[in-house]
Amino acid sequence: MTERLVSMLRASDLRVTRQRQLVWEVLQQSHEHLDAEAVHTCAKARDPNISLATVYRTLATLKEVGLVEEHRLGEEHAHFEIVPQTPHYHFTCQACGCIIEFDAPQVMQAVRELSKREDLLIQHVHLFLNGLCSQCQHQQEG
Amino acid sequence: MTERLVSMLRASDLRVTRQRQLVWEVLQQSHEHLDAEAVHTCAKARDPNISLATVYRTLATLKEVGLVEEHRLGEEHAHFEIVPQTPHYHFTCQACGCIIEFDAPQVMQAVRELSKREDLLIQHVHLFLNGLCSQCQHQQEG
DNA sequence: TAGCAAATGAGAATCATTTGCAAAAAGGAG
DNA sequence: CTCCTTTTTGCAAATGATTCTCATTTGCTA
Repeated sequence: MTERLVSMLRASDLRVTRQRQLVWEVLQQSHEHLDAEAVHTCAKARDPNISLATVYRTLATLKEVGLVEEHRLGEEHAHFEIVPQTPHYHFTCQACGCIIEFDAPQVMQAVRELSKREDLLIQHVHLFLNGLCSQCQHQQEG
Repeated sequence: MTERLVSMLRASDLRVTRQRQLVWEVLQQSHEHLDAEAVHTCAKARDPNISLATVYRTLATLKEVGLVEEHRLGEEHAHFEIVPQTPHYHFTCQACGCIIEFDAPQVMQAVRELSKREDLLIQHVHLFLNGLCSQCQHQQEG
């Protein structure tokens, strides 16, 4: 599990620290999309001394190394997840905040066409939808 | 030009103020994607007293009323633009920061399929790509 | 035109994130 | 295993973006 982390860090001449492993494990064990604060909270359960600054630094590092993705799902703060095998996108319900992940091959196809047409090197593709989920649509009371 | 603003504000029982008109005109006259600071700067050229807080408030209002869209193009701060007739998406170059707008009908098609399959009410669709634009790819020097 | 609620300006406050710096820890060499 | 150099960390202060507070001003309706 942690091999992927170790090899990616080594490949970039970065040290394998307890904190980096911890953040990585937190992200692996949670299949949700955590924000930095939530990662910090989970990490503190196992290392009460880990600081929020380190969490931010680590998330940035993991992102640079290509292990983690950052999403701006609401408007507010960022959420993080381990880079998935198959790319996927996100829908967020504005009422209950639930997140639905989905894939749609047409999107990558469209991106490929654009990238060829405009000669762009595409590094990240973020598709983010919001609106109301099934449940929240059907319970319109206050 | 300003009719659209006036009717939308009236429809929501909001007042038509000098500041709201000014922000609206700034957005119309600039075909770029301005951030709040930039809108403020432009607006101050015509009303030196307009405050940044009012710009933020006005952008939020215009967004609620459906006249303006907010985008998180980089990671940092928000950019705003008048809701376009035809929906479109954004590519940002990580090197030079240029923004390319594009459309791709496949995206809306994919979104429609998802929304039907999962019974979602979709309100906003954000597709955001980043990477390197043609120019920046081909000038790899420091 | 008067009166009231909504909107503004200015600055303080808040939230998320970053940074500076001294102390702690990782990893290579001996 | 220990030493040394360099990277990381923790903490707290700094920053940047955005929001809020509140006294004052301004739209709009009667």
